[in-house]
Amino acid sequence: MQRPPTPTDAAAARRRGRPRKRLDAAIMAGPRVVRANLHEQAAERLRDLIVRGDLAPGASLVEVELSGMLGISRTPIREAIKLLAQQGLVELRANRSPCVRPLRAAEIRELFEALAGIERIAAELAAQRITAADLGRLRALQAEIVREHEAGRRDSYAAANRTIHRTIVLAARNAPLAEVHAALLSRADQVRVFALGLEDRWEQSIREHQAILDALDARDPVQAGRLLQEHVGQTAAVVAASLAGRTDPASSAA
Amino acid sequence: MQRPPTPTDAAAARRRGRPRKRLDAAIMAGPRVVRANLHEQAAERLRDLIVRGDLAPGASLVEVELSGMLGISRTPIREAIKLLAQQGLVELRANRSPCVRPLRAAEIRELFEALAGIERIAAELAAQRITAADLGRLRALQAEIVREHEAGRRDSYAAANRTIHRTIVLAARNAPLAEVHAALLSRADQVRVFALGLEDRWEQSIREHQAILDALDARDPVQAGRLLQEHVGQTAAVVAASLAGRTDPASSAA
DNA sequence: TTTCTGGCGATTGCATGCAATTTGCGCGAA
DNA sequence: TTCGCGCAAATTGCATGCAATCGCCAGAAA
Repeated sequence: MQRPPTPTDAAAARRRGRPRKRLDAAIMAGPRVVRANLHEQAAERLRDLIVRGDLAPGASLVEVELSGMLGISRTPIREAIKLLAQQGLVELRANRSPCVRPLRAAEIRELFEALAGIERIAAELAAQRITAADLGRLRALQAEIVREHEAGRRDSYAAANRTIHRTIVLAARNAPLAEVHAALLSRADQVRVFALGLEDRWEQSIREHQAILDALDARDPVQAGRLLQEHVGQTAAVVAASLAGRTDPASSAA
Repeated sequence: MQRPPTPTDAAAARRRGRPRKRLDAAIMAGPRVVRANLHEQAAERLRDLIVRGDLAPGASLVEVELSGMLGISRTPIREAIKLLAQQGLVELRANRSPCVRPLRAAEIRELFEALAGIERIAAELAAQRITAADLGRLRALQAEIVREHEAGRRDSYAAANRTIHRTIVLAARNAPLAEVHAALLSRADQVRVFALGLEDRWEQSIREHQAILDALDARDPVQAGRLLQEHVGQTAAVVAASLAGRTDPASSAA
């Protein structure tokens, strides 16, 4: 009888499966993320499901369902949902199931406007602080994005694109700015999944990236900031146009 | 026998104390926040304690202690702490008590830098969208801040100052920007409590506010943005100078 | 036919129990 | 005296039980 793992099963498995008394060198050398708590793992998994569109905007998030789906109890699920709500991916409704934040036209406009502004600030700071290593990474990413564009690989293109923007923001060497950027970016990624016709802009987008890289290379804060803000603004315009075709402001999966 | 309320007492009281079946016009007209859940109330209360410095930076937040202090159980406390951690007011430590985020010099610099950048963006947008009502509110607040300065009332001055900044950001009519601003601002407020000598800058600060208001009134985005960013930068410099005198990067209450 | 009302099922919100992990401290050995 | 080891108390993290609340639907009244 195939049945989904219950929280109790999972708890027992977790307890049995961790005889780790001695943590030897091999474990120490491993990724440090394995120690992540259940609620963090749950948040990551849910964020992924939402951003990838597997959980459609407006879908209600029932605690016991997710609890069964992830094989953990309701408590860490609740904590994860609160986290995602704070990041704007989930909408809390008093005494009702929370839901994946619907895509409302006005909110999307504001979201990209805020993102563009924050990336401008980041670019201005990055232009002053960017290292040779950062620039090297950015050039490699730009080459990668060109390859993925030519191969027409939508997902890989999107991933590289995302990494370029993140790298620029991280080059600003400002942790609070990077955090707020990450929150807004995940929402923007969610929106992008439902936008069509973004591929039409790839070539133009690649040219804009190149100009931004040049400005960073030239250590020109004003130019880098201005170009990046306009670049995000262009993306926003295309996304908005794509989503404007929807009749329902809070629509479901494509 | 005086004893602190236990979660059970509080729960019983809450259940007994809500016979509200009919909600008449008077109740409907009241503040809608009374329906806030326990974890939200707890978060608000804790935020207040932290921002006001009653919970000193570095102080460890033990769940049962707070649970007893607020008269609720550990669950909503945990959720509130996760919320504040997301906002940067609390630092989570794996398998240890979370603590009030310590004040580290580098982080404070980054915090104000990010705040200045975000307020610049907000001011630029606000200059394009500000209404006559907004401007009226800002002028009233500016008058109030002058009064509080002349009276030497530190807390009232700080409150009015905070409201001015919030009003400008809200005038940008951008919800995501306002949210990230609120999170950074509460941390900045926490820092300010531990900074001395801010009063020396009051007169200069008032002049800067006036110039910013004039730029907003003139609907000049660039000027408003530039002035506000510089204004926050000045505040940051004073705060940093004040805190630089500390020997310990994570110090306790003044 | 439409609208209001009362009860029911579904679901959240909170409290609490239990196990694992960590830390602090005491004790013994060098 | 100091260092290391191990034990015990403290504390978190997760699971789960229970009650309150909400939305829905059936049924009655208009």
